[in-house]
Amino acid sequence: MGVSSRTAAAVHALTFLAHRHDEGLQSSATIAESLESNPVVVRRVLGLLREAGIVTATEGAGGGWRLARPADSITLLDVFTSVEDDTPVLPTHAHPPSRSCVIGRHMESYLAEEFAAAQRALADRLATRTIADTLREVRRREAAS
Amino acid sequence: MGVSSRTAAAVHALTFLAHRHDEGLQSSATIAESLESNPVVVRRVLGLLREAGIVTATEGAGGGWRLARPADSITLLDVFTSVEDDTPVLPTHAHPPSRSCVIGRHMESYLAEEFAAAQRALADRLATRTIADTLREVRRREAAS
DNA sequence: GGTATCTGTAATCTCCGTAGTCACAGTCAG
DNA sequence: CTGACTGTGACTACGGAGATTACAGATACC
Repeated sequence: MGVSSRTAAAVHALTFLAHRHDEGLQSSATIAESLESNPVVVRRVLGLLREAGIVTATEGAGGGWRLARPADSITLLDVFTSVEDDTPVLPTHAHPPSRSCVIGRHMESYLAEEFAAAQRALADRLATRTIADTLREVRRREAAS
Repeated sequence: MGVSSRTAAAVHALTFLAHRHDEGLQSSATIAESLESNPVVVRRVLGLLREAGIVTATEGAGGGWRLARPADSITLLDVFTSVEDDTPVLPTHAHPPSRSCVIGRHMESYLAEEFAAAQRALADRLATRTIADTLREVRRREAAS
């Protein structure tokens, strides 16, 4: 239907990894603590980021997760496209309209195109922010409080 | 969670009303036929558009719906904001993160701002298209087929 | 005035995606 | 060998959306 909160969890986890980058591998349990969530849920989200080449996982004792690329090369759009399925943000008809009506014959494809264009505008904005920006802003807010 | 398909149904219904504008009032049953949906569902969506001053309803026998404003003054953004609730298109955390972590303390508000900015970009694009545009494009596609 | 045709709306149902949880196999350090 | 991780499948709980039923209120028309 719409967008899940996986993007938010993924950005959070990646920023956490960037924050602790010098302290070595971070386990899904540690990350889950910051998210107040479940290690399994975290591993599933991070698994999607691993498939996208954004993080790497190390199995076994002492294992965990780390960024696979510099934080300033990971945009919020990268994260979004990695963890969300490719169903449009703005859904068209719940089920196809009548083919025996002029409007019904063309509305679905027209809307799909317009909604896709709107989503591209959203994506362009997400692409202007990186995990490095996010970490910087989080630290700035902490210092200002 | 995300966006419903009400926007698609509403744009469809409004374009239908613009298309049949010279033929007088259209009943929810007629519109539901084009949408292959239910008259009650249609009335609920049109009810939101009525509250927004986009359509007017006439009760009683021979009653029905018509546009309250010229089709070229109704943008897709008008429709979107009328029928969708005001929960963000891009949701933040499913439930608040840990306050005992630097990331957790600031991520939620930061993401809310960034996601809102992205949604404004999407909204700006929707505001560039009207119901009149939509009807014109539907008719063009019909003529071209 | 009676009746048929509409809107308006509450109540209920089903369906489906998401987050959360449990269980357990695989991997690896010490 | 043991303990600490990841990787996944299976299951449950919950909530929102769309569909449906039911019925009250309004109005045109005979």
